[in-house]
Amino acid sequence: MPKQFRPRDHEDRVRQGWEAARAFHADPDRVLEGRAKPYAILIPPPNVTAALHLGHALNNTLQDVLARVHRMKGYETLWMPGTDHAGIATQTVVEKRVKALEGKSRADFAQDGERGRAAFVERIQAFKDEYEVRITEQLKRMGCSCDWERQRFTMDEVCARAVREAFFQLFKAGLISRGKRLVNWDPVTQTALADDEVEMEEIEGFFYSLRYPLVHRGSVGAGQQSLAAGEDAMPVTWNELAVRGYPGADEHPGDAQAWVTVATTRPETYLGDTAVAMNPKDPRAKALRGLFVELPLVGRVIPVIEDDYVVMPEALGGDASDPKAQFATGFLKVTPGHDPNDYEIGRRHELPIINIMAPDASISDQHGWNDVGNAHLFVGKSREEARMLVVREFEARGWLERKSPYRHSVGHSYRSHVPIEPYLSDQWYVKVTDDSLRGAALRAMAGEQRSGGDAHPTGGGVEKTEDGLRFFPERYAKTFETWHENIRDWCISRQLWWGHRIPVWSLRAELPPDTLPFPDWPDPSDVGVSEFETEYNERLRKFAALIGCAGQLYAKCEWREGDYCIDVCAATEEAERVFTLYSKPDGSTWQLHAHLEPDAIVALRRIEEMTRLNESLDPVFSATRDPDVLDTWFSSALWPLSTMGWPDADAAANATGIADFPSLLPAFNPTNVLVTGRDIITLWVSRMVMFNRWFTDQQQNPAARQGEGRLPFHHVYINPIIQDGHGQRMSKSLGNGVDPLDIIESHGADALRYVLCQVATSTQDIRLPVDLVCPHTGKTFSPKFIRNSQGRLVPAPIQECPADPTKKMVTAFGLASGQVKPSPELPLARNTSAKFDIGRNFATKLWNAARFTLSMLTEPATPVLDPASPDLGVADRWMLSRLAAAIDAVDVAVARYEFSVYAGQVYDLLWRDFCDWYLEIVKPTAAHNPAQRAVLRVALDAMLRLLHPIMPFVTEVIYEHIGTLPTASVQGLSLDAPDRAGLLCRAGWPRAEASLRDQAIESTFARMQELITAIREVRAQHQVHPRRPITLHVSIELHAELRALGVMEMLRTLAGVERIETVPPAGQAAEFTFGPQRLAVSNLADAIDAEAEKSRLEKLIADLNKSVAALSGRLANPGYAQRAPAHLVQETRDELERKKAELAVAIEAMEKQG
RNA sequence: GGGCGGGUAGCUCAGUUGGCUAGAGCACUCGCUUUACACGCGAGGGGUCCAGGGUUCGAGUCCCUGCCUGCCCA
Repeated sequence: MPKQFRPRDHEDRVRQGWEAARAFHADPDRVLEGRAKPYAILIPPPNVTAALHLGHALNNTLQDVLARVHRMKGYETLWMPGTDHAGIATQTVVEKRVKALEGKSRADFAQDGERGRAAFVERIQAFKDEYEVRITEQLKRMGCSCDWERQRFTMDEVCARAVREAFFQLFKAGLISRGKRLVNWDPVTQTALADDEVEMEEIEGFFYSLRYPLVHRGSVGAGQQSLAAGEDAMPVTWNELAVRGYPGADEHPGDAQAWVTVATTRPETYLGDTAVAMNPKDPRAKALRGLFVELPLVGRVIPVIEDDYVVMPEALGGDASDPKAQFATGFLKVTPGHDPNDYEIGRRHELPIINIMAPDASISDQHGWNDVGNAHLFVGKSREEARMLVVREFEARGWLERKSPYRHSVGHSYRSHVPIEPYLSDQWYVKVTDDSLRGAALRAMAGEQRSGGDAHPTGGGVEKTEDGLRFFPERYAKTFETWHENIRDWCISRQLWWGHRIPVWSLRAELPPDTLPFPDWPDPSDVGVSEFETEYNERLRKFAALIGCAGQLYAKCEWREGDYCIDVCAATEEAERVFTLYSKPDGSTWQLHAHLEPDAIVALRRIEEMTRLNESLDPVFSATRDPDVLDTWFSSALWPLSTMGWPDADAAANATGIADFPSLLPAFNPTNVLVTGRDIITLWVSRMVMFNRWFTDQQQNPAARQGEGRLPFHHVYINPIIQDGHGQRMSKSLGNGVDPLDIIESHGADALRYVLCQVATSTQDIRLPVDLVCPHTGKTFSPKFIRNSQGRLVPAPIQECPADPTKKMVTAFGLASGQVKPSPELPLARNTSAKFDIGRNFATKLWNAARFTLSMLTEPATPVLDPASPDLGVADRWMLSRLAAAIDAVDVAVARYEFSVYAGQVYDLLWRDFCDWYLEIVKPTAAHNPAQRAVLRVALDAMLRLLHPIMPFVTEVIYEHIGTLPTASVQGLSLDAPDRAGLLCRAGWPRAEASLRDQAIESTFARMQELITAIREVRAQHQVHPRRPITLHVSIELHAELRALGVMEMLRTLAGVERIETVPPAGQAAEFTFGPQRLAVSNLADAIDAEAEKSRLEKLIADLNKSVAALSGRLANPGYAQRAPAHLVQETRDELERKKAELAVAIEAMEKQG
């Protein structure tokens, strides 16, 4: 073995060995044939948007540890790898890139219609290919034992089929539908976002109080819903209000026009106001009933309405405990088009909805606002500009009553970070509030992790609670539960190009007023629609069967806002081809051009009968496809199913050449555990649970209620979040991230992995102080920190070399903030963390320990060793016992997902027990003791196995050397040989029988450790040279005991005790106690250092005095002796006696010193 | 505003159902080129366990209040 372990010399070769042996390839058929138990993990697919960061390294290291442990335990282990297309994120990144490289924006591509879209998607595809390779490479370099042959991508053919089928089934079940609703609109990326893609941020804004003049409505406009232009509206005066009994009206000039004051943080939305609301209990309500206000400049006359939602001011009887009551004026401007609450009020009062903005959130009269009046000056302005202008105009007219600073939280896009605009648009929704989704997810939880107050009771014992979904650490179960209790319908359409396109083709036409599709139908009510739909689908069904797409087409029909709509969903690409049956070659008439069997043509005509009622309608199958794509999480939600070939594993097998695809789902779903971050509980975990259960409910049990199918995984382990040394999230903009590849380069993959496991405790997030590598010296140092504009602690942009202050460097923050650019004089300093040294040191320690152990194993060892053999000494028995204890502790830690405990156990076993004690003890004896060599042999072997899941590379390399030795075994310790290519990663997990544990030996050995430490302490106090042999003076009894235990050699080796005598020292000596025994060491040096001895004794006496006082104090407490458990009281008494004896010895020794 | 964490040595963290004088690594001090390892070995110093109150024979641990801090949700 080389003297030094250099990771880079081995890592590639080891990895190639694993791959050549297909060591990580899982065989589902072994599971189905009952030859092995399954263990499966699905990778949370990393986004193809960027390279992996340290958080990914942690997440994947922990998964790999689990996978490797279980593989060694004999489970058929599948770790399924893959990547996620990450719609909005990837598209945004590529848009920026294309803009920079080609100078073209997405709008430029959009001008070429579908072709431009395809060209743009091609560029994203290329980007994806590049990053997918990069991510895969990173995972491999970390040592991830994924089944690489099965790698998937959320948009590949296999996954796409799952998305199609899932959408189709939900669509058919009525759980996916289209609706015009207020969505969270991101005006920069110009797409809708789901609720959980919106981040609330506190901002410093203003509360503006605006006055709206009161009027009587004029003659124009009959119904309350229509809005009148302002010309003939008549002002309402304060006098009139006084007459109507308006409280306080007489405080205003009587013949002046009266007003009401509304308060808002967004004055510009007044352009879209369609009412002013007040609480019906407001004492002013009666006087204002039937009156209107006229919106300044716009001139729109809108009603004053009454709604319970409006908060009354505290002065007028509002709820004093509601903080809003202190700000409230009692009047609420209602803008249904741009505020979710106002939207609800609008629905209750059937108010018109006016959209005053373009998709980029600039004020626009082109998107549903057509009574601009004198408000032209705002058109074309951004939200922010318009806000300033509106305030200025109100102020100029005296309509601005007040402007006060106001801190409030505003939703921001998680992607573009601009404020979300509530925006009215057509979107697709999944009705996750349905009991078969939300309710089923809640019922899936393990019983004891659920809280009380059960609104979704478990039904019919479909699932036993002990099989339920379980969270580690368990506190996260609550996050999952409350999320589902408060869930709202899930908006799944995104106005993007990168993603799974919604498989719906639509026909839309305006019906002439008062016409009905079938004259004999009473009304275009729901009944009528559903009858139409049933008939339509019946005809569609026949047609689909005739063209070989049975069951793959389904239509939803509805009348909306006077439009006549048919949405047809195609479950497969084959079925999708029907939408190209027609062409319009001359631009006027649709023609059927495709070849169809006569029966199919007849069936097609039957469908057309129902869609050609109106001449403006195109033939049904020339309908236009929905332009939107699905939310990325929709395909992620299917990951447990899609990666295993659902819904058509044979097709997946054909497409990929992976013949055993059909066995995957039956063998590995549900998987064992999902390892992910806590922010993903809502975004992903929830949706996987809902979908996996919903889509497997029939396979689970034909009698199961809807949505009560299988879980996607039994356990969810939430890994901690890595933060920098100041508790801040690592991010590119703060320049405080550490690149895992840098650490692999500088410390090795094993070191990276070890440290990530070691810091993964279950209680806290991980603080990893970030250091810099000086590019001039290569040394690591802690940088100087400054606060950035947001008050975050970041490394100063420029740092000095600690060794030479004239040399400077640029930090990642300096680069990211654009303040400095690296140059030859100012090189970029890489981020690192001194924490990773722990892992590197540990790997080195293992390497050296193994090298040394192997050097002692050149002679054969006892082939089959009985641990009770008389050839074994105390230390040997002790080592075996410690090993067995560590195996148990590691097994428990792994089962509890306590990675830090696991790392700590193997650290102590190798470093403290094996290296510090055992190796030192056997150094002089192993050469002529074959039994001891057997212990060395199995201990090293077992430790390599225990360490392998955390540090796979270094252990695999060492194992190659162990493999050349003749085998040795110890009874009670199972170390099964590798089942493939002699690889450690395929070797058996160590199993120790309880008989290997020996409590008596462990406590005896602990006593010897104490004795040795006591002697070493005296030596150190007296500055005795480490190699100077000394003499130990003990009682006859202790001497006999030491001899019986056979530890004389150990004392020589570890404490430098050359002679042991039973007579007191003749000359100068240092006395000390060992339990109740009085011992001394002599021959320390030519002369004893009296001062050193004195100060040692002083400290000892002080310590002992403290102990005696504490112990006797406890015993003096009357309650203690009476109430504490008897054995504890006895222990205290014994302890006190010991301490008193030691004290006496120390005092006597002190007196001798004079 | 609601929920969940955290506050223990200079730093990063352990501390199981309350029970020996509260532990580890790094950093620090002293000694050691001891034939595996200086990325090492041996020894040592360093802690009002955030504050206040309570329960208890006994509280870092349980309860209450407050302060600081992080995350999630509204």
